[in-house]
Amino acid sequence: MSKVKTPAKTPQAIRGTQDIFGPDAEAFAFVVETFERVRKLYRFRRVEMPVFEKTEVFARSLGETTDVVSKEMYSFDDRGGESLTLRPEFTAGIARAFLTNGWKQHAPLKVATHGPLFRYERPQKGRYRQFHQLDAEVIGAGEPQADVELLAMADQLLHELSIADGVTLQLNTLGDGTSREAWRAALVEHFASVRDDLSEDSQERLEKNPLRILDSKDRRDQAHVASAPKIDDFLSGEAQDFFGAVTSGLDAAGVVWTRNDALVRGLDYYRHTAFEFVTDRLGAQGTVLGGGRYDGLMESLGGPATPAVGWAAGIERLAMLCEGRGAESLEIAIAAESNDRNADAAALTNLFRREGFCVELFASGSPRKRYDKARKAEPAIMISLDMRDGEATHGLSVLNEGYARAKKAQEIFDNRK
RNA sequence: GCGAUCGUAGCUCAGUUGGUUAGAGCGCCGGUUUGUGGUACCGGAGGUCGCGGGUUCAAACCCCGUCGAUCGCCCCA
Repeated sequence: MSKVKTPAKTPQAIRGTQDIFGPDAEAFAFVVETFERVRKLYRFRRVEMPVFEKTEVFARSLGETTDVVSKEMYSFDDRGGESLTLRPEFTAGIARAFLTNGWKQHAPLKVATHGPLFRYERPQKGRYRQFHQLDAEVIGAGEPQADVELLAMADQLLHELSIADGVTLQLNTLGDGTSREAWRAALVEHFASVRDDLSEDSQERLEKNPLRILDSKDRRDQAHVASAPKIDDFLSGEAQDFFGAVTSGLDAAGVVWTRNDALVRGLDYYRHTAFEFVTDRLGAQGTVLGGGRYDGLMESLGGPATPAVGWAAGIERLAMLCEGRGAESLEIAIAAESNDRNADAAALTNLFRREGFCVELFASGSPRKRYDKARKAEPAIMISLDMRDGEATHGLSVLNEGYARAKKAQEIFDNRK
């Protein structure tokens, strides 16, 4: 009919997802590649995990009342009516795999992975609904040396990313199960006695997650936080020894840290060591890597008591600190300044690539502008092929004096048939 | 989930107290210069002003809603 076709609207990307491209994508890849290299130095084995799990995997391990479980999970029923959830974190799924696959035979097991995670949150810079993390876990190791090795790896990663000087390691201990419960009870008592002075948020936290009051940013809470009972007064002898072994191990490894006795973890399964690498360069999303010991987690999934430590790091946040890193510079630009030389230029491009050079071919668009386009790509070496008065001409010029492989490139160019 | 700011070309942004056909720079495409040269000049394509309503003779501009981004809170890596 004469009815004008209704142009199909292009669907929008989902809120909180990102299409990463250009320098951001290069920085992202740089973070992942650096992690892969460092993780091998520490002999952490690579694992690949499903992106979704039965909902109970997360509900049981993270704690039903945590915000992550109660309002931030992407859960849905599959066609069989089973409740599944897009993973909001790595640890629970890895713990499940450890139990269901009998990985106990490999204990102590050091594993590393990375990939997308999903949380239904209000997006912000450095906070997305689909975001990406690096993850490292040591499962079946109850010794403080495991904590030290894991932290040393995190520290080395940040150094190799060249962002360590803007980031500080904050360290705390939550004690063993009984110390933690005693401390928690004392905190509840302390804050309940001044309940009406607390911020609304903290009054709510008093019910749901009293430890979290300690890192409240609200001024009204500060004084009461300062006078709150300290974990150190509730630590058992073993818990003290454990923390002491971790800190002296870090000192011996040359890992710089500061004690923050108000540092707690949001998830219920943590015990003993808790830590965060924090920067002030990312606004409210300052935690760049965080983790701790989760000795209670395996039991919550119905497995045997199994000690474990782990950390996760936000790739986007790390990548933002590595801005401009990771882009490979162009070694050779080849311009075909006449269409008659397109085939020669393509052959030459192939030749150099097979010799392991990073090459870009400029043989499209206006022949007169190809040279300029090639120059703008900022190659170390510029090669131009042209046709003058019926004669094939060619030229190679080294634009970057410091370029190490110039001689080899020249040889290949001179010896081409 | 709460509060605030913002949304104009591929990108960065102008656009007066509402007033003809919405602009610039960069980028892209083409042409001319130059002819071992990242030059200069000319031209071109590209916008339902995020989307939907409302007020008005008239809306990019004012009002409401909605979607999205950013910054805090919350949460967390």
